[in-house]
Formats: sequence, C-alpha cells, structure tokens
Amino acid sequence: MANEGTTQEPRSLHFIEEIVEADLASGKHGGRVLTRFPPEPNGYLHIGHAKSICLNFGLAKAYGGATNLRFDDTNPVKEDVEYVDSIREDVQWLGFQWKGEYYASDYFQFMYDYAEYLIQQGKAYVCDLSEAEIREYRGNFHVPGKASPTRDRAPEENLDLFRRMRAGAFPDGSRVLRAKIDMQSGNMNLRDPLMYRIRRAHHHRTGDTWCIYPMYDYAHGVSDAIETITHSICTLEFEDHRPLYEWFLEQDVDAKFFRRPLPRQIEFARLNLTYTVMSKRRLLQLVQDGVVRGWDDPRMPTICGLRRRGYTPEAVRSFAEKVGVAKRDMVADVGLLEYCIREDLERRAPRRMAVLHPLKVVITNMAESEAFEVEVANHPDDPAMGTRKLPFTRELFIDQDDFREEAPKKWFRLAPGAEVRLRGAALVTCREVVKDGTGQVVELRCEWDPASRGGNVPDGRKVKGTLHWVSAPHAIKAEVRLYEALFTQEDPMDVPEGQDWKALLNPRSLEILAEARLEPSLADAKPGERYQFERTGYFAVDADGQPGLPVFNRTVGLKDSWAKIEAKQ
RNA sequence: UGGGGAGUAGCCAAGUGGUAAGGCAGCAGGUUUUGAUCCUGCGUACCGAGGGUUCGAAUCCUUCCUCCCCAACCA
Repeated sequence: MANEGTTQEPRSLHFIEEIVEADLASGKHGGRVLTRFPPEPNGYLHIGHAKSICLNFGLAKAYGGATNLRFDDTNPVKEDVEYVDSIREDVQWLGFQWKGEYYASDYFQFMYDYAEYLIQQGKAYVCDLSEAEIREYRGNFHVPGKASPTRDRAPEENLDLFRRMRAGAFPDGSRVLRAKIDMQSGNMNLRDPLMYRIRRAHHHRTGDTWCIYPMYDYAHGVSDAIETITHSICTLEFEDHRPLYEWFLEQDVDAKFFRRPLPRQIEFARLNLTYTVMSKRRLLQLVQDGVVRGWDDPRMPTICGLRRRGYTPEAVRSFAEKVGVAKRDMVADVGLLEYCIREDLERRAPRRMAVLHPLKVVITNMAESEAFEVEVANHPDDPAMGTRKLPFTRELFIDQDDFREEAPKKWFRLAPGAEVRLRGAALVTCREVVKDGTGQVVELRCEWDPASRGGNVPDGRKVKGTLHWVSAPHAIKAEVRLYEALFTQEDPMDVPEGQDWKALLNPRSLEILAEARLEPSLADAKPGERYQFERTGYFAVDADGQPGLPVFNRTVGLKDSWAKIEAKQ
C-alpha cells in the first residue's frame, strides 16, 4: 500500500517542552530532566493539580527523566499528615510514580545553614519591626519602601540574633530574618522579603525542634536546588517571584551549597473549569458548610471526588493533555472533561440494563410460564467482553421517560398503539394505559410478538425505538445518585454585587433515586466498578451500598440527541 | 500613575515573515437491536485596535486598548 505507515502528525510542542528540548540539545543539564510536584499538605488535590501532576510527571517521563514528590511543609499551622496520605494516593491513582519522596522540612537544617551564610555575606538581616511596621515600611505600588532601622546591622550581630531566634530567645512575631535586596524595587517581592518567621507550632514531621520556619520563596528554590531539579514548573502567579527564586540561589557565590546549573522556574496557566470552583478556600467552605458530603463528594472537582464519581485516571490524563499548556489565563469547558470520560468508558464499560424511574409493563399475551432468557452482549462492539443472560417475563419495568401518552413529533419510543423493541428481547406494542385515581400512569398493558424473540423484526417492519428494561420479579432494587454541576453560573467566582455566592449553588446538583431497578447480574457489583446503563449513562458503584441495596453514582450521562430535538420543538 | 504577564472561532490551542493545524462544543447527513458509539461534511477566525517596515506580517517595529497577577510573618 502506498500510504503505508501513515505518518501521524506529531503533536506540536508546548512552550515548556520546547524549553526542555532546547536544554537537552545544549546539554545544559547533561541530558537530565528532573521535575517535582510540590503540594502543600494543607488540602486535597483537585483537577487543577491533576493538570500540574500530568505536566510534571508527563514531561519527565517523555524525556527519560523523573519526578520527585515534595511536600512543601513550611507552615506548620496549616499543614497536616491527613493530607499527605491523600496526596500520595491521588498521585498514584493518576498513574504516576515518583522518584524521591521529600519534604521541605527535610531541608530545614540545610536552609538554616544557608541562611547563616547569607547573613555572613551581608545578604540577610534580622529585622525587629512588627508585622504592621514591616507592611508600612514596604510601601506600595506607588510609594517606594524605606529601609528597616535594622537593615544595616552588622553581620555578626545578625548572626547572633538569628541564632537566638532559633534557640527560642524571642517571642513569636517579634523578629524576622529578611533578605537584603531592594526596598525601592517595583517588584514588591524584592523589597527585602521575609525568609524566616518565629512560630512556636508543632510541625507534623519535625515536631518541636524548630521555632523558626522558612518562607515559601526562600524554601522553594533552595529545595529545588538541593534535589537538583532541572525544571521547576509552577503557575502564573509566581511569575514575579522568579527574580527572587533566582536571587536566593545566586547568592551561593562560592557554589558551596548548590550544584550547577541551577534549576529554572517556568510558569504556566493554571486550570479553571466552567461551573466549578477550584480555590482551596471555596472548596473547604463547601465541605464545612455541608453543601457537599465531604472532600470526596462526587460533585467535587477533587481527585478523590472524581474517582468516586467514576472517572478513570486515563480520562483525567486525556483531559490534561487536551486542555494544553500555555501562559494564557484559561477556563476549560467542563464539557471537555465529560467528553474525555465518555470516550474512555465507551470502550471499557460493560453494558447493563437499569431502569431509573420504573413503570410497570404487563405483557398480556404471555403466560407466566412462557418466561424465557435472552442472551445479550456486554458490549456491542467488543465481543471479547462476552454475553450474559437476562430473564424476560410477563411483568417488566421500563423507564417512565420512555412512555408518552401523547407522542410528540419524531417520538419513537412507547405510546398508546406504538410498537418498540425491548433491547435484546422482543417487540412489544402498547395496547392499554392504566392510571391511578390521580390520573398518574401506573401500568402499561402490552402485547408482544412471539416471532420477535431476541428483538429481531420478523418481517422487516419499521421499529425505530429500542428501550432498556428489566424483568420485574427478577430486578434488584438500588439507589442511584444523579449529579449535576454544583453551580448554575459558568463562573461561580463572579458573584453579582451584594449577593451571596451561595445563591449560585445548583439546588439540583444531587438527585437521589431510591426506586431504581437493575438487572439481577448487578446484585454483587463491587465498589469502584463502572458500567454503562444502556441508554442512560455511565455509572460507578459507590462504597455506600449495603448488601441487597447497591448504590450507583452517575459518572456522566450519554449524549442525548432526543433532548436536543425536543428542546427545539 | 509601579512591577510582572497575556490577547488567534463559543471553549482550549498550533503557528516563530510566505499567505490561519487540531480538539471540544455546535450544525447537517449516513450507519446502528443503546435517539449511544462510529463515519462523512460544514467555520469568510477583519489573528485586541491603529500606524509603520516588507514584494509579502498573526508572526518584525511603534502607539494604544483590554484582561490577569503582585502591597500575608500563605503557598
């Protein structure tokens, strides 16, 4: 064949890949690529972190490198071991394995030593100003900062003071160590940033051995350099911290502390998703206020929430790949995320019959003794997934959505006098509609065509509609939870003047169906398993289920072109 | 009015001086025992705006506009 080996157009590189390739080509790091994922253990990871994880781990893997997992635990009052375990679990679940597992706190002594070195070089000083005074002296965008009265203190005195700070000689907040850079800088980060503060707090790893803790800007670059990270990838808001990142490392003028070349910080745009919030603060609020049932509520954009919802790591990775990497502030359409999980589950989820809102159907021309079994495929396009048997009996359930007493245009589901196929089983025609006292349709009396067993059309007559169904006496009961977006507004952070952000919450984000009826094979579905309920969507088994009453979470619905047609009518 | 970034179709995003990739969404058809999947086709993107350089500019220069981030002893 002439066209053999159709060359797949290689995806164009994003700017970080270009940087890495350039470094590889120049031999800057001797062919090494070492990235790091540096979460602060003060909350659960969300889909935004997933993008960063996929970037850091994916990049390293693509270029034969590795990635460290480093917990950025420099603020003991906010951090907790509870979070490190969940972070580890989530990264692994996403399918990534880190090379080293480190903690910024592992480097406290090193950082302390380097700080003493900076003091000795006259690059850092102990400042006695109060928190409010420091703020005042720092000035603002329009007013340059002014020097702290202690800015020119002699190195020996600074060293003595700093040692006493560490020894616990001073109360919390009474002094800080500051880098001596430029109080006039237009970049506020350079106006003598704090390096250490006194904080008598119990640290989840170092306990009470320290009463001074380093600040992010100082700790982060130093940690990167210690680990010999080559590319330190972070989000856009750290862009104007980069000069500081570089400054701290470059003060190692004698190269006594860090191996060269030094790591390079690179910033990319963080992920935002329509109809959801991503800030830790808001997420925490949702949990604390009981809007959701916890961090792993399937409506949460957290990794554990997505997992419980039924998302696969493959789908999340695919999403991260599709949204791309650039420097432009971006808001990804949540529809793309949904596309990714459908795409994945479409080929891997076994099909099952499940009736969400049961409506009884009696086959009037069938005796109870005539019940039979039909064999149906577990996947229409994948014979390797096998088949299973479904009991077909005189009494069935179909979904209420599949019957209309007055059929609209283009309706090819059930209606009085209409004929439909019950998937894999038979053709049935609705002969009678039974209502209760309130006019509610409670039962359909239908006739089946015995010649159509298996769902075949015996004479080629037109039967457009195919419905899912279950046998009433065999069906098992289940709880099914349907989810929608947590917010009704595309950008939930854009709260209208004078309104509470909670007014934007979607009151229908969770709908619990307690009366669903499933085919019997689902009786012993295990938590975590994913299925496609034919014609309705993809569902994952929740751990909340009890023996005899499984609970299913709808991961995402199937595309529904009928809904579109009807909406247009 | 300081510093740092960014502006290409509804949402992402390629493009790096030679005449605008791709994905999602949307629309129209086809196949189909899931109105699913799958397949096919469909977009005058005045490349934020104006000026300039050039045979030729989304790409270079220039002026302007808009949006985002920064004044925690948070990360």
